[in-house]
Amino acid sequence: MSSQTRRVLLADDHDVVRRGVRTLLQTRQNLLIVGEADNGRDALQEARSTRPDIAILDYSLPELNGLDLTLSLKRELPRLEILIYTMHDREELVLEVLRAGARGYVLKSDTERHLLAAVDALSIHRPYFSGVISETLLERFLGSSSPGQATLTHREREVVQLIAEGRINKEIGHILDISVKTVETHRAAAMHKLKLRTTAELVRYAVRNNIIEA
Amino acid sequence: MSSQTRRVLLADDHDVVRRGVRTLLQTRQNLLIVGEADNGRDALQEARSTRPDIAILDYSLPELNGLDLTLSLKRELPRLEILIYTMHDREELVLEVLRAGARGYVLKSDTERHLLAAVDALSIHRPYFSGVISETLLERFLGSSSPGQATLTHREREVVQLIAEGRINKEIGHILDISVKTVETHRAAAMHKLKLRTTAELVRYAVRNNIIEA
DNA sequence: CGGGTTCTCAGGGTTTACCCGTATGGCTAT
DNA sequence: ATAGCCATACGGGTAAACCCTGAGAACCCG
Repeated sequence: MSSQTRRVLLADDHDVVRRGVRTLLQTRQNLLIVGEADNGRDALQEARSTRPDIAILDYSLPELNGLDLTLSLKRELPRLEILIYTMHDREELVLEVLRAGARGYVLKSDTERHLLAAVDALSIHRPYFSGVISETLLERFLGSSSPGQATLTHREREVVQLIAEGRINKEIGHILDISVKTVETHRAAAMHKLKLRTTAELVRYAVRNNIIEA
Repeated sequence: MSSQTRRVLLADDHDVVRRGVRTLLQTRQNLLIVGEADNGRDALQEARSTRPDIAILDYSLPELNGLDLTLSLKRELPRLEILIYTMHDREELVLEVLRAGARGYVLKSDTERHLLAAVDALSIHRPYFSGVISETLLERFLGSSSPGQATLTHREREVVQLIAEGRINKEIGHILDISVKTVETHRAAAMHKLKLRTTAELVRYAVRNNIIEA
């Protein structure tokens, strides 16, 4: 067993959950939390500066959700091991994040033991899935490849999420550091792909597809 | 300020959340956790045997949810102060638990400060609601007893629904046979009452409050 | 009857969204 | 390599939404 210290990044928008995970991980000498964030975008920044070995990510993160965050992290830091820690046990969610590059999936309703076990597994670059996640799921993931319906690009999904979270284009441009015009492009592209006409329909799409919660 | 020790019961089905709350409350000398439970039925049993002053309850508890648990607890232990600690900010949920006898409501997305402040408030038998819970809500609860959630007028609700369904103002005016200006008036009035800024937020409100489905 | 509320509409200015076109860099299939 | 596709990024002009103010008509209620 490698006793080398593992650097952990923790992203969850609930203060108390972060506190819980933090104190739990502190019971292990070989784990060090090097960064925390309460939203997806800050988490990405933290990852860039702290270079963690393992990232524990909530799925429902503001500004940049766990899925898109996983994609971004994997692109920039391919060696980073990502553990999704969420209350959602919907299968398509699991498949999505696995495809995005996550290697662990633990439910918040699981015992603390599972979270520690998952971190241990990722420490030695092994995947981990808590009991509720069926093993057949992994097989299905390795087998099938159908992504489903119209797929938005990374940028489009980001913009859609921010819109659905109640941001106006100007704010989105500021957050993403692009011009309002570019935001409009992505917004229009997404709506065209999804055959939507109004902002309201876009928000409902985002809710239905778990890009945000209602 | 009463510095008497308060006995706290903690019920949440997520181990890590309990850990977080536990360590948070441990920072206060006058708070003592006398019981924990990961489901509603155990929580009721714990309350019977430990006689806490304050109960911190998750809403989504297995076996006996936060609402029914609140009802049972209040019936058996009328002096017990109940704090609902949940991630759900749906308005009708708040009203339900308030009617059931809870005197505090804090969201997990709020800062830890809110949780401590709520416990402090309940310690001296004062109600507490975290910021996201609109102030109008309490007024509405204390004032009227209408179970219908909104102070929105008929017309405003109609307009909100049509907006959420994806109609633009011009279409709404045509459907309701009123001018676009009138539609704007109702829309603005509703958004002002609900303290919403964008169409997206309005749609999410409509979904949360079952005015439409996502 | 006076007072409150709701529903209706308008003017006029500001802001935002929408539609059209354009451009660059990266990837890929021939 | 080169032509093509596509994600990304902007600009200009027009339509729509937003903001603020005011105001008349219908209604209920004490």
